[in-house]
Amino acid sequence: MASAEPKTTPLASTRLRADARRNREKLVEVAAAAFAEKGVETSLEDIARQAGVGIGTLYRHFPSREHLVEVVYRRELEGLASAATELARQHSPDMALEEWMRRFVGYIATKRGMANSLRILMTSNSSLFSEGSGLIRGALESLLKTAADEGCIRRDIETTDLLHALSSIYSMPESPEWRERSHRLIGLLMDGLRTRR
Amino acid sequence: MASAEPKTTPLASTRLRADARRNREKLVEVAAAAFAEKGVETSLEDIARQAGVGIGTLYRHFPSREHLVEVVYRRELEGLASAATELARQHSPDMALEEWMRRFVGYIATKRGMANSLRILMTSNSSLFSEGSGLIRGALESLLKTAADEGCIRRDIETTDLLHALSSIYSMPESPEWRERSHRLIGLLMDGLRTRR
DNA sequence: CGGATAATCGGAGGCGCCTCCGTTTAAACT
DNA sequence: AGTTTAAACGGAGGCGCCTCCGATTATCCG
Repeated sequence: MASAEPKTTPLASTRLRADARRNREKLVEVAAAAFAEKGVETSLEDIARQAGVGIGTLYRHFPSREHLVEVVYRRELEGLASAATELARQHSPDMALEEWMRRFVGYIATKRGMANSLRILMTSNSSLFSEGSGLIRGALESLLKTAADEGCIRRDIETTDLLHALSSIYSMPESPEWRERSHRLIGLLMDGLRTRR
Repeated sequence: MASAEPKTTPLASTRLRADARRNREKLVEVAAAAFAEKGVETSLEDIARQAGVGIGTLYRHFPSREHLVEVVYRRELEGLASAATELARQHSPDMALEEWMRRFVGYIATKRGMANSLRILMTSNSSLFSEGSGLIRGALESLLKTAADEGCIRRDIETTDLLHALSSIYSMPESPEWRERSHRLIGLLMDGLRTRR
């Protein structure tokens, strides 16, 4: 059973041929843009065309629309998570936290009103941000910790609770003032978080 | 605003041309069979063909797949409801109740594993059987009342509770013994319901 | 019973989905 | 560099979705 692995395997996922990897990446990139602009129901053939590959190639890499959606979604989520460390480097801890929450909300906003594919994904795969060691949870936790260590914010805040408060935005009714509201919510949360002085 | 209704309107829905009505009915009939056999994702063009009408006709009557599914679903539900009075006429009250529950379970069984269309329908439109004066609730209630009046079963049972107990079958894991299990559940419920003597 | 007319039909057409398989090409080996 | 081979490509093809509009026909009215 222990078949000899090909030698020098830096990463299992690197076992793609160079052209295959290029195509895959291009597809994800194009798909991200297309989904953002036209929603997840947009034509996959269009995406393939824009990426300069055949439709067959798209389907080989992503056997179903949902697969592609998930990859795009996950990629954006990873971007959001890594933005945390970036922001922490450039801003004061509380500002970093606030800005990051803003982005989080912005991210969720683009996912609102998306059709089945995503709704299913977000509930079935919610581990990605609400559970255990999820990426998003981790990012938020580290921002909170830093800010607390510096004395900018209270120490008695559960990451999970804050995350829930933010997630509630997802179920806010669609409306023109949506953005405004969500920013107010963040302001409110920040006020509550900051240490009195 | 008060436009003159055309005279002699027995029922608003009878305002269809004769051929239109025939086609509509045939479509529903064929669709019911097709959905039962191949699931709700079956080809609508096939359904139209089997009903002997053009695809255009199908779409005129049912603007989307979901519409058609809903009509079929509702029709079956109505059949189930009316079966209650029928059974009550032919059997002793407790037997009628038991047999009806069996059918209810059988009905739900065919809806298991059906795709989105229906899942959405059942949650969004759950009024059809779990709420207020729903058809199904009504049917069950009348069966219960008759049986209780005749002294076959206890009197202190809430229709809603029994309905919930039955509905729980919907979330039972898929398995070969499914039918067996559900029948055992019904037996159990009936035993609990019957008056001791 | 025609004739008028508005409701209804039906299928062609354009598009997207997804599969299948002959062709191309990166990469491993000599 | 040349050969081999398995990975990857890509688009034709078959099917289903849904729309649109000219042809059909039930129904109304004189």
